[in-house]
Amino acid sequence: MSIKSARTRVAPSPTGHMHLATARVALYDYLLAKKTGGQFILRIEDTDLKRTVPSTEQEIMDGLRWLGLEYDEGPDVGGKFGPYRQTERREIYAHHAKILMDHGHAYPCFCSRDRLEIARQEQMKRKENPHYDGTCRNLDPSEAARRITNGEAHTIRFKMPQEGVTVAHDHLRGDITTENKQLYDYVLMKSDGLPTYHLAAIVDDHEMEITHVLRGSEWLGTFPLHVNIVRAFGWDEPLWVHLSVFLKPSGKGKLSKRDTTLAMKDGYSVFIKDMNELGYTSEGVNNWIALMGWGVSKDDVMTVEQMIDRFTIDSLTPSPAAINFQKLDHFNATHIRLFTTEDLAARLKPYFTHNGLNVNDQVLLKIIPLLRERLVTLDDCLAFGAFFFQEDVTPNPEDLIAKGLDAKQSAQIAQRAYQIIAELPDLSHERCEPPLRAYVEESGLNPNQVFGILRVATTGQKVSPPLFESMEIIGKEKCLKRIKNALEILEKM
RNA sequence: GCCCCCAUCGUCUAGUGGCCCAGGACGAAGCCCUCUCAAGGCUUAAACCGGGAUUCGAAUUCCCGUGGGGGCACCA
Repeated sequence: MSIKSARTRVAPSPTGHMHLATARVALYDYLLAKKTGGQFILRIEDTDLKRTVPSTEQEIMDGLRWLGLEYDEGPDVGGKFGPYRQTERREIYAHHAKILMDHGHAYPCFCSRDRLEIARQEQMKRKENPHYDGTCRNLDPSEAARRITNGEAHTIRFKMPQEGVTVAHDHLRGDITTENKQLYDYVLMKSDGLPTYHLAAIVDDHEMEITHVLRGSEWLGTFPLHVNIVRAFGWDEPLWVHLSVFLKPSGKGKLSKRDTTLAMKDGYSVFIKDMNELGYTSEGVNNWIALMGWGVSKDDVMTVEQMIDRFTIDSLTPSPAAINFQKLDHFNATHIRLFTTEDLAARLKPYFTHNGLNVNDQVLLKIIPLLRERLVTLDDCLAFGAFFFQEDVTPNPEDLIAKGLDAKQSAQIAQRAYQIIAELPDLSHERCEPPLRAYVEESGLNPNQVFGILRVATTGQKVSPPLFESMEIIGKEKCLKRIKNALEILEKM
């Protein structure tokens, strides 16, 4: 099947932290663009001056790059369809609003916010849908022009058809038919001279030659409006794809601020900026969000490159999806196991150094095979391997006592193990395991007791990577020192 | 209240009229492996929302319910 190249865009408004839903739209946009040899564009929809949080634009760009979704055009990379920030495109919107007015598809409205509010309340009292009542729709054009030249504050509204139906086509849902009387004359240009989403997005998508509009299903309500605006201009429509929303993990309701703080308490987040710090990889996150709203029948562990190969908008699903953090853990852990030793070492190093550990690169490379299949998140490396980079460990005295034994007996075991290890020419795991196992045999103890004491003594923790391999990397001298230290602790008990 | 959308295991999903007593993945349970923790292997439980209609035949088409979600701003 041959597909003509797609131009897609992700168009977030910089009003808050970049979250999962934005990332998913961006991913699908990116996949579609790359698959078809087209372009993926970042456009900043910053027309709401009151809600704009300046720092979030950078956060969005950083987030997309962290995910590996490099955009071909955007505010900081340019492109021939720029500018890519809507506040820098005012004349374009003003020009298009005028075209609409000249053709009778839009009109200036002088209604005050107060008047509108009162009208709305009366409508609600009468149990009617709160709609603009159309006061200015049929104003005499010359009077309207006079009031504008007088500098009277006004908005520009779209003249919606008042009868009949609008049929809008969504690629996943088919034709969506809406009675026009359900809609009303929406504001296109605000009194501050900036456009609303309805005008800005439609104009930009056309001007930027966007072929596929992927967006959240929260836009389904105004979808017929958008289609009417496109048709008023006489333009071709893009292919519309309304994605499902993300639901809370419980499946009850859409993800809210409250769920966000709840997630953080459990070590999870819905914000892209937090993912790295929490130890999640872009591979894990991409894989996770990709499959909420996109179904593959098998082999669901994929890199973005592999997704490009398999992605089609036809296989997107329209139903809402509850997010499931356990699945994020699974994908993250699976991708970690797929990384090469060198790659994983490079990714793990910052987590060690940011915790004040002095990382020896040779040692780091050696511990990777030991850590790899134990990590769910990258920062788990601290829990499993910090002791490799510490001079001393401080075991919990209680933990040094083996199950079923007392402190004295445990000390004897540690003492004997010390001797065995001290007599070895080196501490390779091949060399140290047999004599220690032989000792377990002849002593009548079970392996857990002996190796448990050694584990706690040499690593300082009850759970660690495999003991003999770990001891080899720690080194004979340091191991002996640590066992001696454990011995002293035991003797004092 | 009104409008729109959605509906397969707990969750994400495959399934486009017979290949389905419904497949995969996460999670759960059990067993194996085992120096801890993992990883890995094997196994088990677990779903077509309800009712009509079309058809020789429906998870798949249509209608009606029900449930869930979204929207109803000079916000996006």
